[in-house]
Amino acid sequence: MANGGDQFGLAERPDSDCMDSPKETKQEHPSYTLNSPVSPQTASSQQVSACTTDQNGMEGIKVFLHDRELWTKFDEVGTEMIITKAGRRMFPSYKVKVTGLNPKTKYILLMDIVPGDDHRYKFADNKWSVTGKAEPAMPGRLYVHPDSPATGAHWSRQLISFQKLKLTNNHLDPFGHIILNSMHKYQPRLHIVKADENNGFGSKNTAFCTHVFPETAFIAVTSYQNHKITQLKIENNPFAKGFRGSDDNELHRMAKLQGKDYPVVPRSTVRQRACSTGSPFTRPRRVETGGPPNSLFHLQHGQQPQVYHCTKRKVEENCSSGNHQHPYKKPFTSSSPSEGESYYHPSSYPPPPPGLSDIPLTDSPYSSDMVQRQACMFASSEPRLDELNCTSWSYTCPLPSAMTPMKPYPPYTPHPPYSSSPQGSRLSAIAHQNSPPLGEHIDYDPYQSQSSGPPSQSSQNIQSRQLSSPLREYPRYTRNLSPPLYHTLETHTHIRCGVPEWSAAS
DNA sequence: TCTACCACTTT
DNA sequence: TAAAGTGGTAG
Repeated sequence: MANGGDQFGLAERPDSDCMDSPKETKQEHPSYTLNSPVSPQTASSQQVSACTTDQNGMEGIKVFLHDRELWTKFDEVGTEMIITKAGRRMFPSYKVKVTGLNPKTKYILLMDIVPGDDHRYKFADNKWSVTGKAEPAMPGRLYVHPDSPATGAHWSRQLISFQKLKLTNNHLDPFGHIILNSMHKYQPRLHIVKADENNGFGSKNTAFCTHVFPETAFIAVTSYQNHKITQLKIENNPFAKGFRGSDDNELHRMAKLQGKDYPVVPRSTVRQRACSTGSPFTRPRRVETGGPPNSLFHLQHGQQPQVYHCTKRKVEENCSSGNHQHPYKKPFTSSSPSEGESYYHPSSYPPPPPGLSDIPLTDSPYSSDMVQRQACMFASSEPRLDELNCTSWSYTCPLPSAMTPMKPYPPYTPHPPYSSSPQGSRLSAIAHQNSPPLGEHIDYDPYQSQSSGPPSQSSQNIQSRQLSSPLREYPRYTRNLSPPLYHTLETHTHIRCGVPEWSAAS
C-alpha cells in the first residue's frame, strides 16, 4: 500500500508485469493463483500466473483485476471499506477479466473475503497500528456471481463484476452479505470452479482455482478513518459525487446540512490532520527471487507456493442436471476492460471456498433461479464437496484446514463450539482453507509455475486437517428459503496465530 | 465504535 | 420518478 507497498504490509506486487492483457488499454495484473488440491502447482514467476495443472482443466486460466490502478491508489494509502448493518458495497468494485477458460465449459465464479491476519487495528496519529488480537472470524460467506454457472465463453465475453457484493458487520445478517469485523484486515479472493457435468460442485474433486490480488486487501471500518481514503472514495465513486466540489461549496453544503447559516469547518478538514502518506503497515516484500508477490499467503522461508488442483469427478446426478444454458443476464455494464485492469495471478489453492459444493454447477431449475438473483452467498458447509448433496444444504463449517497444506494449524479457534460433522466437501474446504489469515496458510511459490509435483503433503495435510478439524454445523437450508439465504454459503474463517502477514506497524 | 438519519447522487 | 448507493453528522 502506501509507500509503494501497501499500508497493510502485504507483499508488493511486481508492477511491471502487466501481462498480456488483451485489448485492454489499462494494465491488468494477474492474480496469484492457487490450484485445487489434486496436484500442486506453482505459480509462474511471471506476472501472469496461471493454473497450469493439466489434470483438472483449469490450467491456463488468467485473471486480471480491473481498475488495478485505482485499487493501487487506495492500497497505497491503506484501503478501508465501510461495513454497515444493512450492507455496503465495496469501492473500488471488484471486477475482473478472465481468460483461458474453455468456451464450452461451465464455471462458477465466486468470491470470499478472508482475514488478512489475526490482529485488530486502530487508526491513530494518521496511521494504522495493531491494537490487539482479532475477534473470532465470522462464518465465512461466499458470494457467487449471479451469472453462475456460465460457460467460459460467457465469462470471457466481458468484464466480470462483483460490485453488488455487500459487506456487513451484522453477524446475524439475513441477506447473505459477507460478514466482517470492523477494524480488521481482509483479503478478497476469487474462485473459479469448473461446473461442467463431469465436475460437479458437489463432487469430491471439483476443479477450481483461486485468485488473489493483494492490492484489494482492506481494513473494514464503520466510518472512514483515514481522510485520504475518504477523499479517494469521493473523487472516484459516482455516488459520492455530491461530496465533491470546492472547499467553499463544501462549507456551504455542510452548513446547510447542519441547518446553519454560517460556514462550518468540514469534518474532514478537522479530522484530516495531515495524513502521512506512509502507513505503518507494510507488506512483506515479495520473495527476493522476484516472482509474483506472495503477499497474501506469505511464503514460508524456503517453502514453495503450492497450487492444488481438485480432480474432476462426475457431478452427482441430482446435483447437475446437465448443461442447459442459463439465460444470461444482462451483460455487465461495468466499464470495459479497457478501462484498466490489474492483472493478478490466478491462485488456485487448495481448498475452494467452503460451500462451493452447494452451488449448482449445471443449469438446473435451481441454478436458473440463482442466476436471477444477484449474489449467491453460500453458507459454508462441510469441508468436503463430495459430501454435499444438492437436495438440502447442510453447512458445517470446519476449520480452514485445507488452506494450509504445509503447516499445522495453531490452536486458534474462532468458533469454539464446533460440532463435528462427518461431511465435508472439498469446496467447502476451500472456503475454509481460504479463511485463515492470508499468508499464514498458503505456501505459495511464485516461481514454480507449472504444476508438476505430486500433491505432496499438501493434500495430505488438507485431508488430515479436515478430518481433525472440528466442524461446525449449520442449519440445513432448503430451497424454499428466502433467496438471500440460498445464495449464501457460510464458511468459517479461521484466524491463526502467528506472524501476521501484514506486518502491523506499531 | 457504531447507528440512524440526512442531502445528494447515480441507476 | 423511484430506488439505491454515497459520506457526513449527531448522538
